[in-house]
Amino acid sequence: MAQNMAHQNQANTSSASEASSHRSQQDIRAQNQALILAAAEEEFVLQSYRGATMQGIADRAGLPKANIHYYFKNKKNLYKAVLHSIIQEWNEGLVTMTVDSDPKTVIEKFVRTKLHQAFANPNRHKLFALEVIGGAPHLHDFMSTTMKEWALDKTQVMKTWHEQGKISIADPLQLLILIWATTQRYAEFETEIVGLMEKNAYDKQDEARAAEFLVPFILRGCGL
Amino acid sequence: MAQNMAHQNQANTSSASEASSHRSQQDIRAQNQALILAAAEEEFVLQSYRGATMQGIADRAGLPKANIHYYFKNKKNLYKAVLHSIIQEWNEGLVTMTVDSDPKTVIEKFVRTKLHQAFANPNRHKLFALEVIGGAPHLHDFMSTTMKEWALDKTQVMKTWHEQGKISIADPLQLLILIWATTQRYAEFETEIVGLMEKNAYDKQDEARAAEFLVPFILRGCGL
DNA sequence: CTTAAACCTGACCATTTGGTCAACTACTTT
DNA sequence: AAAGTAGTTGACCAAATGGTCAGGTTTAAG
Repeated sequence: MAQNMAHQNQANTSSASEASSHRSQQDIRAQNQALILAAAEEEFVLQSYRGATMQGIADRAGLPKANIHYYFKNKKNLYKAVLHSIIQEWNEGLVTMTVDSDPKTVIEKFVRTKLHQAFANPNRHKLFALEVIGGAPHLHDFMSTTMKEWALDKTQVMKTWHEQGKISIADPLQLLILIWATTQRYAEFETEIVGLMEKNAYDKQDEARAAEFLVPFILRGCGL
Repeated sequence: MAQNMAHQNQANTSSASEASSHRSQQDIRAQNQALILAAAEEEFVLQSYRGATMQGIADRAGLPKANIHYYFKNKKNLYKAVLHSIIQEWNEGLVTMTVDSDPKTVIEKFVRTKLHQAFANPNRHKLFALEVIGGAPHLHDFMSTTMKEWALDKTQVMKTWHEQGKISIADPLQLLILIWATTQRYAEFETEIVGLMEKNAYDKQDEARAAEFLVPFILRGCGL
């Protein structure tokens, strides 16, 4: 594939690399790590952890295999790094939800945000799903701390909403599961859904079409 | 693990094996194949295709590795056999749905059936999901024929319902996706959901709890 | 009882693959 | 410009793993 022109990806993060023929070492690190992480993410999704090979990742990144090991001690390490970047994204863009929020507004926003993430980055969702399906051996920490706390907080809020008669959902965890399931599905089962739509890939309108269906459906389901 | 007492599984399919110390060859074939398929299913789910090893499957089945190869030519062959048995189950227990059916009844039945399958056989759903997420390389045939035809038929029916004003869903494929997503989710994301519920495994009531939430929610979403 | 067919399995092999390393080049610092 | 640090890479290795096979045992048929 693309051999050695692969370096000119990623916008430079740190010092501006002039148009001269050499790059600062900070740039080199940042760029190569990003390059490898992207390649690894794709390879891990396509082949799953054990199926992905360091050689395959190296080829995809346009770097020699030994160079991958220079930046990431070993395969597991690289895999964890990829997962870490996924979790990072997960933590961002989380809708704030308090007892005083308007349920309808918040839920709609939440669904749209999740849906947008799913369409914007299907691979990350696929990888996350692969992990969970396989028993989440590398995500136990995250799931039993960050995610659980987040879920507990949100279900607590929704429970209060229910007591205040603002929402007809008595079991908020189930609702959370449903929203995750319905939004992330478009990423995880991309292959199936695209196939059923008789296409080769999603087009620009598919996210909107999904939102158009999902948002009113879920609000109706919640009695809003 | 269980070494050589593993043979006494599966009810005998063909000729009644008497209580004598030897089994008929038909029994041997049927029993061992079932044993291997079950072991393989578990191993493939836990480790995914590439991660699963023939040795691991053999150990799980309590048979020497060479014996696995005696019954299944190779790994891919065994994997396909497992997938085949999954598809088989998929084809069974499909709710009939015609233009004259009552939408509310049919949809409720459909959701409950899918949900029950999910709780009854999570591993099969996980394996199916792993395949689809990985691009469904071994399921293209099934998905582009059987499944697509089934989906087309059902969406057609629902479209007619909509034209007759029986249902407020204009885009039936989206509904199908939602129902699959919400029901299968309990199987695929067992680890996550069980974790959020602060348990180690589902208990008997969890399926009912999910149904209690899902059925009314979806019917409400459909305007029924 | 003899022959044939099906089943069983330890030992073996070729390939794949994660990981190492020493020599080399390119930046950076003083 | 010299010395030090960071990045690069081909060649190599040990372990894991899918698959084979010859010789054995058990069940079935004649």
